[in-house]
Amino acid sequence: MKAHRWQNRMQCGGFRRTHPRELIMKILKETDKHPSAEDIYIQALNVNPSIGLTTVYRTLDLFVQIGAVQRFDFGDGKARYELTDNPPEKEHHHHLICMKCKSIVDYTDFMKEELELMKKTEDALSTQHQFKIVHHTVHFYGYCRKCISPE
Amino acid sequence: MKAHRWQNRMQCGGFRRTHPRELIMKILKETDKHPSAEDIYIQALNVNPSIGLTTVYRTLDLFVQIGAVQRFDFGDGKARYELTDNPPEKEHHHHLICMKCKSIVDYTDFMKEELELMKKTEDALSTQHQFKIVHHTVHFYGYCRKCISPE
DNA sequence: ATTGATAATGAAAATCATTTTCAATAAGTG
DNA sequence: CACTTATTGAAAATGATTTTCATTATCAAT
Ligand SMILES: [Mn+2]
Ligand SMILES: [Mn+2]
Ligand SMILES: [Zn+2]
Ligand SMILES: [Zn+2]
Repeated sequence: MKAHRWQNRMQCGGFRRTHPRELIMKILKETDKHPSAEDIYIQALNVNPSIGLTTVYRTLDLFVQIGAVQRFDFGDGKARYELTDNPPEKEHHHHLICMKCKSIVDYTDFMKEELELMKKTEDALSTQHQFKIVHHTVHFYGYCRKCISPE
Repeated sequence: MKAHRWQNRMQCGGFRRTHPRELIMKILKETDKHPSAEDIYIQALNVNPSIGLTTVYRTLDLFVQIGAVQRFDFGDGKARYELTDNPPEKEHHHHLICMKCKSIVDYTDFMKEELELMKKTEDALSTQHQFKIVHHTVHFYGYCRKCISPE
């Protein structure tokens, strides 16, 4: 997502540019993690102590709607969010999830082959199952290095 | 999962064979859907009107633990469950999720190629990222035929 | 810059799925 | 049958997310 693309989309949708929205976008831009709504809220409080958790939820919903943000369910009971294409050179990727410490790792190795197959599968599924596919997720669950050999 | 395997596993774990557990397993065996805990609870009520929703949750947790059942988060806010290998010839598979009507479709076409690549990727990730991978999920999100062309 | 229409906000209450608590019950064992 | 203890169900608690509603901020038009 280019630097200002989300602002265009906001405007096109008739949405207003507000301080909470700018702040939440900034927080998302500056992290390489997969924060929950509350994680983001806590960050935001440092800058704007009067921001509401409700606003964080609403803003994230909005960002998801306009395609600026992706929401993930990694299975720990809370939704997690990640800016689409941030930084710009980081494209679509898949995830490794540690079942013990709940850490989440992006990986981009092997993505070329994977995405090729995903694309092929999407096409095939579209015709075989009459499904119009919009996006996909691939999650590998297991144990991270720290959790395999703690010392 | 062979017809009686889960009972062995239960016994080995020192778990008791109870009416609620038998009933919930039966319900899971007889569906080809991906029911939530409450879906299962409602089914169970027809047979045993005194069963508790709490028991359904606990039993599902147990089944997940012994590997008889898989839990999925498809993004609609509630966990969904599916018996492992049911029917026996249905092996590991991936999912199509309709973003409008929330219907979930198993697909097994193309699984050979997919699983081959997944296996390869798992191996590579294990070494590159020092991750011990236990399982994976692949979800395609989109719109089903009904939701594309309603009449 | 001022105004006005209304989109957005924050606090509190509500909702929804899931978990915890605890006293009563039922399963397995001898 | 009698005993031990895992399991159950009801009610209460929890935790994430949503709804409600009165107040505030944004933006386009003056
Ligand atoms: Mn990511
Ligand atoms: Mn399935
Ligand atoms: Zn870990
Ligand atoms: Zn549909």
